[in-house]
Amino acid sequence: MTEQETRTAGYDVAAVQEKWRRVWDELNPFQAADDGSRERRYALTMFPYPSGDLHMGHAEVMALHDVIARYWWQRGYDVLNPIGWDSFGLPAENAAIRRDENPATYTYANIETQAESFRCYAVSFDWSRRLHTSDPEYYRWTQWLFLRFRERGLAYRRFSPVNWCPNDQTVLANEQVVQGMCERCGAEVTKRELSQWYFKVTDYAQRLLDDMGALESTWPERVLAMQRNWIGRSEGAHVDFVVDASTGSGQGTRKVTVFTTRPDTLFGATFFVVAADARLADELCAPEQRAAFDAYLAEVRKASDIDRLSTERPKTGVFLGRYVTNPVNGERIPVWAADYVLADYGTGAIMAVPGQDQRDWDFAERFDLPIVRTVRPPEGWEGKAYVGEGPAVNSANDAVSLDGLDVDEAKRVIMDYLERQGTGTRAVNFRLRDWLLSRQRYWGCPIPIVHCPGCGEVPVPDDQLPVELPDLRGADLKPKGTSPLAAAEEWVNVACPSCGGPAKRDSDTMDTFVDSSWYFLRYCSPDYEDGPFDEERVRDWMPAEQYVGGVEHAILHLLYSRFFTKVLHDMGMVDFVEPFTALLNQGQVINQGKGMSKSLGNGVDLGEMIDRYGVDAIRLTMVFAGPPEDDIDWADLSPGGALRFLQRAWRLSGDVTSPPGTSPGASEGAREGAGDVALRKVTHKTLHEVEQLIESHRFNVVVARTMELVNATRKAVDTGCGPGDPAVREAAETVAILLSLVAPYLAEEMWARLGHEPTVARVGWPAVDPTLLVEDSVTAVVQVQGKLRAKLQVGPDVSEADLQAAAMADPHVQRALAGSTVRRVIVRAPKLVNIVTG
RNA sequence: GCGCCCGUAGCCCAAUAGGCAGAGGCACAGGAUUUAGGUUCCUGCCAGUGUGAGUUCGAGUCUCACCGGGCGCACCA
Repeated sequence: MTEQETRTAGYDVAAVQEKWRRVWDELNPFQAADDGSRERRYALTMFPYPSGDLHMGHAEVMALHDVIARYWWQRGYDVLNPIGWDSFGLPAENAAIRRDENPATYTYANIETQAESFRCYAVSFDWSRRLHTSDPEYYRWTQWLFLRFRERGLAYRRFSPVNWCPNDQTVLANEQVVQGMCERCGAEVTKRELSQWYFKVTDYAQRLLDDMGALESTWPERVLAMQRNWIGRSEGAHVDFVVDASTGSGQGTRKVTVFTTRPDTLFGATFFVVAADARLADELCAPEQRAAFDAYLAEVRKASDIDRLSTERPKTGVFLGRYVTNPVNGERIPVWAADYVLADYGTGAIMAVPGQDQRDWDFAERFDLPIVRTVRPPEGWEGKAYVGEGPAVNSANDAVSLDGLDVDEAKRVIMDYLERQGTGTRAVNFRLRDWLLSRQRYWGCPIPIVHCPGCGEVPVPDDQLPVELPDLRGADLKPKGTSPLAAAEEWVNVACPSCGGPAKRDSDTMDTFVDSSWYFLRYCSPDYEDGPFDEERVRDWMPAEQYVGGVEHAILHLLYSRFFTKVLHDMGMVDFVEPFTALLNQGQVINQGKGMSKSLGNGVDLGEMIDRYGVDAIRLTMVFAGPPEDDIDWADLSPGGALRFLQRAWRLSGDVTSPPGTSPGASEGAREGAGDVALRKVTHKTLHEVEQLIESHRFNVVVARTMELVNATRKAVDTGCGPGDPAVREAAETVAILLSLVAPYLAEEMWARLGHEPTVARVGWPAVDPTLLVEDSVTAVVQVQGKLRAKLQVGPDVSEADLQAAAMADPHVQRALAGSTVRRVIVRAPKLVNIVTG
């Protein structure tokens, strides 16, 4: 092959990948030293779920994440970049039922496939720390944490209505119900009454909210907004209403409490509504209304959440035959049950103020209930309920008057009054509910509790952990509405750890989000046997400096992980309260404007793409596509173009004729002041800019700058200083280092052709020579009335006076100024002069 | 309904602290190289920044309204 042919043929992508993988396996360049010799940085990416092989989404997130991790390595940090698998979960279980095997078979086979793909994809993971949440060595500690949470009163069991997915045959957390549907399978979620385990995340609602302040500039605004929304803090009051004794059960007075954000409207509360499906409704129902109530409740139960969520639906309800007394005006107001009031928000009961709330207005209209306005609507108000600002009206009794006060004042006055009277208190309410963690499925972490007829709930002693899953397979795993574990007689029947008598294990497993709420801590000491993690190692590495992953976890995984971290902080196990200092949400990879899906037939196979273009070109395509947080449409991209660019870069490494070590940047053997200055300036400017671009996550621009450097070097070789100039070597070596962040195989190949030993990934970031960043001259723009009239070449440190003088003297400017008087001159040396005429 | 984000060439995207709208790429066209295709090299092509106002010496960038697109929440009292 002649040299000409070599140049045009390009490099053999597959052979290069094969070659360097072996070398890297040998060198193991990305294992964290973890010895304190260098500053530590923790680069974390959301660990994958092992379903099938990697797809385009993985390719994108890993390409982006790896730019950061590899950059940190080059900058000389000790980087922790671990990988593991979130390996419990339903898909493996469903596959096992179909294949008549244990879910572990499918799970661990997929993990091997994905691990192999990650290696091929050349992500700079530290493979020595690999973990799987379904390993007993891991879930032992998930169980241990559960028991510690329980000891602190943060894990408890409660019998109450829960979300039930009829398809997956298990309960779901609120966070897993999206628009009334199961987040996983899309089935309509129904309600069931079950005894289930919960984490008391509500105890941390305020702190989850408050600590977001520290994340303000480093987390995406929308994720913070979503979490705030989800936590849903509202300030208001609890107000007590006394149940009318004349119709009551006779013994003493009973109070019912409501939560309201508008205590100022209390004088307008003309009726009272209890959530139909709340126990309170049942308790308050008078005997003569029992039949009507039961019939109504049956109707409500039939309606799905989807129907209930529709605000268009006419209001329904039933009178309970009971009255309560409005604490401020002594009015007896009727108690209704309705489904527009939610059983699990606030107290499950509201004071209805139709004058100031549209829902209450609709209900009042429907059932002909009285309406009293307590805020005067503006002149010409045509609407119904008025929720805006205005003076209070109709709001006075013998002891207190709100009339004339604005909403905030009225709230303050009425609350002072209620608190004096002992009929109400200021209160904060959250939308956030406790996290339901039980699941009636097999392939999850067993709950380490034994139910004993004598002793009740008994925790499995720490030294008996883990409670391992029994080996069930195939039909034994079929969902039956109770956990498959309940039917595993040998497993479920145990001696009570407390009294030794016959008892049964808790047969539910934990939500897989429990597993993933602490995995990032385990990475710091994955083989630690005296606890979930080595606290010292965690102090060294955590919080994770950069977390990269999809926005789909904005309020699931991320909220739960924040909660876990705060609990561990309170337990004294970690010294920080937020686990992830910065968060980057990559966009989705779509195709032709739509998400890839089997039904649309627009899926793109990652393996095929890699076969065709190679790993480097795919990674480069992902990184170059656009800002990392934007969706990228595969149809808009050109992996072929990426490959062509890589070949251009590669050819540079073959063109360099100077020997290794002669780059002007190299400290030894380099001659001071050698090398084409123009090219050196491009090289150093590129390096300098790239540093800033990576810090601000503008990776697409990093690629663009690298392309410019390649173009400039090409020009220097062909028509400039020639291939032997030291500046050309410096430029080519810089290109290799820049590309080591994105295209590791090609970069390594270039590095070798430039006469160096592997690995380019760890050679270190070149020092930028500040003298090369200074321009000899800059272009100053001269505007007259904002219009461009002249361009001047001036020194970068030209004085304002000199620049102004030069501008005024320019013939083009003179012409533009002819006949007019200069009123003002704005000088922004060295870039601009703007002359304003009168 | 409430809240947030985004509109720059045919397409994807750049443009510190408001200061020459175009860095990079895709596509397309022409030329050179090539037996041809492909490759490679060179050249060209195209917008005045969704619309309208405002602030300013100066606005893609700041403010307001509207149009268009996307996302989140939504009977949460």
